[in-house]
Amino acid sequence: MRSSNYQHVTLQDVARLAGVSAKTVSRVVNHQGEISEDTRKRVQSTIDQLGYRPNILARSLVSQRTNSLGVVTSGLEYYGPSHTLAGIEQQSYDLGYSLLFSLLPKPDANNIAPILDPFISRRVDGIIWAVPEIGQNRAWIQPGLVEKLPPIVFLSMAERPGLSIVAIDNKSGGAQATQHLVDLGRRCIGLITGPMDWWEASERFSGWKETLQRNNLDHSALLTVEGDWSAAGGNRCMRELLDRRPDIDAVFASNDQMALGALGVLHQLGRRIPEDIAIAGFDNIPESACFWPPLTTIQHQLFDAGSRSVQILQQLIEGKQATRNLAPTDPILLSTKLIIRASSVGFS
Amino acid sequence: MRSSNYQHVTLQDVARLAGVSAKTVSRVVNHQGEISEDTRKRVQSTIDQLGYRPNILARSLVSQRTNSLGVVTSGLEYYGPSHTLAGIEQQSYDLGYSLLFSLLPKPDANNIAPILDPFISRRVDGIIWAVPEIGQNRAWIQPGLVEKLPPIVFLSMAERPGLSIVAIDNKSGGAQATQHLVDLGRRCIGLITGPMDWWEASERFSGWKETLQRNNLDHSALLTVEGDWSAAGGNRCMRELLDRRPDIDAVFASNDQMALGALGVLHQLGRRIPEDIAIAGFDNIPESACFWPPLTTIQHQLFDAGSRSVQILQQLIEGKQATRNLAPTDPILLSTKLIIRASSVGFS
DNA sequence: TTGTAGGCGTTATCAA
DNA sequence: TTGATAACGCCTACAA
Repeated sequence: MRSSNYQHVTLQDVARLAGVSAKTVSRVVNHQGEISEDTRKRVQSTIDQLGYRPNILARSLVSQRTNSLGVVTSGLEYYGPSHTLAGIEQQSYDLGYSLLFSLLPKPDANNIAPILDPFISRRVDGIIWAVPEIGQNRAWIQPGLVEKLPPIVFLSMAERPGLSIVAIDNKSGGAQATQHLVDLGRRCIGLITGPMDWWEASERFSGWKETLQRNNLDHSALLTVEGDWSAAGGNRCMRELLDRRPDIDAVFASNDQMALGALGVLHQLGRRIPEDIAIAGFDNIPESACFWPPLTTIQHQLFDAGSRSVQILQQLIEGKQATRNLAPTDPILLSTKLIIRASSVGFS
Repeated sequence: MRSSNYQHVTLQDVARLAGVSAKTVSRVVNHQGEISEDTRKRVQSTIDQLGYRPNILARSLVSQRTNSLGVVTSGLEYYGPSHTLAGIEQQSYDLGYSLLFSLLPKPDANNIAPILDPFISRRVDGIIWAVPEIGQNRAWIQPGLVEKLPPIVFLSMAERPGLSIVAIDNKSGGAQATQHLVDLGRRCIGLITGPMDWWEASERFSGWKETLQRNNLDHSALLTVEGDWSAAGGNRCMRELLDRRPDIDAVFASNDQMALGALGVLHQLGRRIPEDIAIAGFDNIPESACFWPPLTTIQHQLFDAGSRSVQILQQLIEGKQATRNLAPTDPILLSTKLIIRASSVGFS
């Protein structure tokens, strides 16, 4: 039977063994003050010998700084959230922050007390709200409340005065995809949208609609079907569209998964892609390049959204430190990019 | 210009305002000791009024418990890690643990000091090592070292004495998929494997190989091509297999993404699936049901792996608390399940 | 160059 | 039923 004798070594332990005061050890650890090379070496070696690690809790108690950030997110199994998180983590690491997480099982949670309290109790220096905006799940943001919280940055939501926001320009992404289909000569362009109570879905919808309006093309409600982001949903929506408008000659799906589902239906029915129907997606998930046919889609900067949000949060934290005064930064909208593949232009 | 006057309220603040001692407030907060209903109410109301939140750092300093776990993981953008994490988070939440993260940019990191030190400095109660086993990235586990760490549980790695391990039974999953293809009468069954320095890939490979041996079928090296888990890699591997063995009549791909890539090649070459070639994958990602044709695959219990690991970690933590003595638990192997779809049996 | 006293916010112990 | 005191591990301010 193995046994663990995992014990924490304290500053005192080191001091005792090295025959100096605790403060001297502290100086060595933090590289501060003038210390004779002799004692410095002696202390350092007993630190190594004992495997001493400073207790950050105790340090934070004094410094009033934890160097930790709280991240609220949801649906990590999806492409968007996980890639955004990767950016958050990377930037946090570079800036020396540890991350504390709260993963919401349901992104529409509106009772935020149980979410934020653990962060506040753990005295995070700042908070990143990376939950997609859905329905009324921003209703908790009341005037006066945010000021009572640690510095906080919001991701993927509509512009709102007084808040620091980082988001993808979903609307212009939707417009890019749609305009591409228009440019190819398509005249009846359907939309498989995400759930319309998602801000991201409604923005992509707006991009589609406004582009068709601008081009004097049909954009009636008949051409829009609401999916649930899943491939299975895309499957269902594609059938529905074909049912409603047999003359449809292109479809913009609001994410690549739903586009995949649409492709499946078309194969099953023997339609040619893109000769009969052109397809475009959104996200540029790695698999989309290997769909059959490879999928035209919209790439966006999820990783950057994550890292930018940390940078901004740091500014807020530092600013607060300096002046006890903290003004939200201007909203940041990250641009998108059209990736053209065979599902819209065929093989050449 | 909005300004934040975010300040922390302390036990003392509450005590002063309520006209009691700090200890009394502490008693109210922790529901401990006998307190007159009268003062309890008075204290509680000033707590609410001031919005007091206990400082967990200070609490942990005396209790020697942080109720937090450190999670080391990698590749959250992939299906496996993100779903495992979901299970970890859920179970942690249920048991009252907060989560501290370390996301490795490269899963083959072998210098663990910079990874573990922040956890130890933050005094996590336990650690979950959820990085897949790759090459020598377990080399840091030296006898005697683990005993000097907080309680720790490892995910997805080979059995090793003295360690607490939770893993998916990848080998029997690979065997299930392969046997299914054999049962369908296939005689030349290729394998698109993941990178062979991944433990998970080599286990699935073993499942494939042993099944073919048992059935007296060809399992020569010619039938194995090494991919990189990606759809693009699956694409390349499928071409290679067709090149080497034109008579191939089935392929087991070690994950669904590579299976997707394989499907793309077959479509491009006009092969019929499954009449000419049957395909099976591994993971059962949601999209796989919407591949064309829908993909036969292996489902595994990633979420459960995550939640089990937290349960076990808790046992270790409690056990340690009780006896200062901590014995690793028996390894846990989670079973897999065959999901049969059209890519192997066609549409009936 | 080094050490001492005091305090960060909380809880345990012991007394009142 | 309540409160004073001492600790948890560290850092700042001030002395020596």
